[in-house]
Amino acid sequence: MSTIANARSGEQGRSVSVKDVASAAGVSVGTVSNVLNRPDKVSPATLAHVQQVIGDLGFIRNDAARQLRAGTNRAVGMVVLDVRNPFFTDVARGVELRLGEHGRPLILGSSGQDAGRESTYLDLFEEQRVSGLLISPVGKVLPRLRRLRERGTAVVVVDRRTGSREFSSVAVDDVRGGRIAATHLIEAGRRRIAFIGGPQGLTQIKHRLRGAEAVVAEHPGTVLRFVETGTMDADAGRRGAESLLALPARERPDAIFAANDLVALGVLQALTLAGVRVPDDVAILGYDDIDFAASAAIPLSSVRQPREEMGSVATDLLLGAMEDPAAQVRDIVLEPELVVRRSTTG
Amino acid sequence: MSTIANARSGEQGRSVSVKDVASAAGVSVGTVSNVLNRPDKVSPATLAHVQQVIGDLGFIRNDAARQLRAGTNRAVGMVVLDVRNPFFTDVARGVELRLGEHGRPLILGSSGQDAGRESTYLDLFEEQRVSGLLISPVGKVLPRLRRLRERGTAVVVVDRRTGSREFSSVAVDDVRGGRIAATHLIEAGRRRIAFIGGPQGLTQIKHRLRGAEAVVAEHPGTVLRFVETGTMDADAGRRGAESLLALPARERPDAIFAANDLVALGVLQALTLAGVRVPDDVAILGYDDIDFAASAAIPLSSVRQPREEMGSVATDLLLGAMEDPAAQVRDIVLEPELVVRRSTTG
DNA sequence: AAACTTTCTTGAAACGAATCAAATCCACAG
DNA sequence: CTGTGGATTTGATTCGTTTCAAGAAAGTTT
Repeated sequence: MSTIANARSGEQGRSVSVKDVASAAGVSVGTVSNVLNRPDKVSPATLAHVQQVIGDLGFIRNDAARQLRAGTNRAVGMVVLDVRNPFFTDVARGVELRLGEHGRPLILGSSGQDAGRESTYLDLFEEQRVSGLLISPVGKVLPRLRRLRERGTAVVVVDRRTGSREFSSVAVDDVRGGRIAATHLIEAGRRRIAFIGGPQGLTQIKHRLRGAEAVVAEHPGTVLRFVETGTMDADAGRRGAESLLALPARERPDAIFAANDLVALGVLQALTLAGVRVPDDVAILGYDDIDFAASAAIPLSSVRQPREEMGSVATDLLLGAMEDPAAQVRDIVLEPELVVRRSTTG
Repeated sequence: MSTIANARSGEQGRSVSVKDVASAAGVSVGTVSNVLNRPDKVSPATLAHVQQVIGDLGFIRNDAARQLRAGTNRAVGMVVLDVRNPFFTDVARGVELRLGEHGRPLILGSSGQDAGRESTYLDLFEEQRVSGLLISPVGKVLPRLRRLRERGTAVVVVDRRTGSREFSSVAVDDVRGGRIAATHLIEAGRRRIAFIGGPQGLTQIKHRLRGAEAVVAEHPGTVLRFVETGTMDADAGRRGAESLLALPARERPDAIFAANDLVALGVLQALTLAGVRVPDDVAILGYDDIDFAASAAIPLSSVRQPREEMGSVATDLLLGAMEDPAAQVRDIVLEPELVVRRSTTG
């Protein structure tokens, strides 16, 4: 009877443990553990035999137990602002690839700009005792980040600066990006530039705008108008463009610098539907250079942020901090780069 | 001396455990556990007091230990084909929202169509003993799914059918989608339709094509041409469109049905750059109805797949199977829906 | 006030793998 | 044949929770 039960493979039996492997292989649990974690300490014969048994029994290490005893979760947590924006999935991809090289999984969460959801993810990561955390903060999370660090979790801030000098960070020079954008448009012969994006409260927006303003100030005869929007999606771009189309012809801009590519796509749509020619009548310049920018009906010029690189650099900082908690705090600033396509070159 | 050390908050001390909470609160560990897991079994006074202490000490439950003892990870794992395709992030979003209602976290992995990466994620999920798994399979994973199920992990297949009747699944009726697409184009007065997408090996492609072919067969005077591509991204669309542009004028299609919206965007770009008017000269119809379809320069008509709904329905099936492992296997087929925009209506 | 209930609280026993000091094995020199 | 040192292997102990039978306390009924 019991033989039959054991033979039935549909059974939902207790899963195989190191102990089972050990007795089946005729060795001690310590040896099985060594086979798993330091194969070089085990004689070749034993190693092969135990691995064989592990395969036969279909043993899979219980990570919860490993983690409890070892005191550390190999996983790294990441909270991004919005997984629906390709910018962030690209950064996350950079992170995941680099972590993969170190055999570490990534647990990705999206806050959707919501402080509550952000907090929920932080709870999760704390309970999971992740070994590292990458975050683009939304709410006031500094105290929590400090607590995480006290508990031994390395923390790196991505695509932002915390202001305090407590955590390493990786960001792109937005003032520079703003300068690059304005310079390009002016060199392409444009004089009346509109910047569409917002909210102005975001550091990124402020900086990009400041950079663009500085350049415009250096070029007499050029003007910059700021059209603030509440969000940074295609809809915002559409609305922003429509508000510009409503202006008297003489005041209309001949170039639009969008806060990001999503906004730029919205702008492109609104202009196209209104019969405005791009780039002939109005040039459009995006920001980020997500894949969709290159795939737009009129390929979008864009200020490229090195997205995957941000991810991999942030990961390197994190891995460094994980190895040596006393490692120096570093703020790495990457350079944006202009990618010229059809939308700005008549 | 030791007092000073304790007072130093920069210390990276061993973290607070239930035992610490218990002794600080003057109760037993059992009570602390009850406060955490069945607050209703604890007297209000004790409850309040213990919660206070938990807050003061900054206690955070160690999930690895919880999991080890309880034998179950609350998390659900999901492997999608490609996080960079908004279709999948939308499905994942539906999953995450529904899981959130049950206080369960989602661990999301992207296989990128690569059987190796898919397998790595399955390893991870097995080690983590996730309680449920949602997957759009790439490689030959049936044996592994069976094993996972034997171990007590519920499994639901998303956006595919396994063929075998072993696992519940959620998919959209692709033959129907193909019919809807062709019908719409023909009713809009188009006669020469091209279907761009591939590879043909994918069931989805086969079905959409079959549906479209059936409709064309029912309408004398209409023809369908299949342009196979290796991938399903914008680049494939671009190339497919270019190959059609190379045809002699009389053979050119007056409508293009793209296998998905990414492909459709690529088609739109190629046609726009070639000076072909959309929809006047050629209509374009996409599939999926991702947000970018609505945001294209010429808003794309598309066969909408209920993405978030797929996610939530799949999650419901999964939660059901988790509660009752013997629950009946169900294949749920959702209906696609036509969304008409500018790209198909002259 | 005794005899029951019902409500709370207790604390020892898991869960499964990693660790590490101690035991055993083995090859080889003396 | 003994002794030595390095290479392997052993197995009891530990990690932090949850669980649950049993005990204590408080309340109710007779």
